[in-house]
Amino acid sequence: MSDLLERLRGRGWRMTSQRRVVAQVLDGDHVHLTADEVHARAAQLLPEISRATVYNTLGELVSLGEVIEVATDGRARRYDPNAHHPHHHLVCSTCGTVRDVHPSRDPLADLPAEERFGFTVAAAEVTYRGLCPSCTQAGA
Amino acid sequence: MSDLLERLRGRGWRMTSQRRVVAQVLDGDHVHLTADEVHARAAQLLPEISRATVYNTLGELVSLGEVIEVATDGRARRYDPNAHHPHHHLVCSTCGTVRDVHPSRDPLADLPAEERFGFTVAAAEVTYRGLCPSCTQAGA
DNA sequence: TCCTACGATGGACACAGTCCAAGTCAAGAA
DNA sequence: TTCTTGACTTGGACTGTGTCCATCGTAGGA
Repeated sequence: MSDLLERLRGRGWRMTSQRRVVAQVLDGDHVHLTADEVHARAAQLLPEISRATVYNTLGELVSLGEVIEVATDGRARRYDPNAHHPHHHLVCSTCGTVRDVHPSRDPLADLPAEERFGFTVAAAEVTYRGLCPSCTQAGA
Repeated sequence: MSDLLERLRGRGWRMTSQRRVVAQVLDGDHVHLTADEVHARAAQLLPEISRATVYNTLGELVSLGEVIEVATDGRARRYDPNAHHPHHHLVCSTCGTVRDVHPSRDPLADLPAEERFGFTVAAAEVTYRGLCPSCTQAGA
């Protein structure tokens, strides 16, 4: 994730302790935190950090293409730092756990021209829904 | 849409003027209204209808499987009455317009077992993103 | 027609996110 | 090293979306 900090510095980002902490919290695979979760974890490292700063920083990371915003449920958006490896999401309908997954085919290729209604189609996001192992067991 | 009312009556729904109006508002293809939009349109037909009733009714229609809830942007959820014909969504990144689309392939088949992490996968939703014809033109 | 349980109401509340004026500080200049 | 300045942070107010609840109203069966 320090490469992220390097890239950001290279893009002229002013490096502040707040931004460092947010980047640090977003480190790792299968990380899909809400803004408030990011704020809570960041506050453990830097207690005075404000909610507004977390929102600002996440928004900037998204518009720089370093983090992906995921809307899995119409509640809080989640932030996925794994932006440089194309992938989709598998969501547990019960507990909301999210995993990154890699289908064998790009769904973009499967939308025929006559189903595009004149749109310039740029991307396809797939959300797979089901039950995670623990919720499957709990429900059985 | 009167088949909808019939089906609901058959399921023991008490038929009220409020529920009739909500069902009426949701009639048609390519309808993807937010709860507040449904409330606004319903209020034109039945001015006293309350927001709570619209939310309740939409929630019931969703849990009966008559309407699909769509989270395209992490803002307001949208309600899609076209629940009996499997389809996906094409969303304009600029104006938020939503169209129903039918890809030539089911993405569920393209998620290999080793990418399922023990989940019981039940469904796949695809959101295609791009620019609608008018926004493409406006941006050109 | 009467009853009553189910549904509607509206206001309070909770949560997610945005905005803004004022204060702070990173990093380049001297 | 200190100075300077504009970018960044802060906290609180505000908006939009959705939920909850006590109370009132009414659909539809007896």
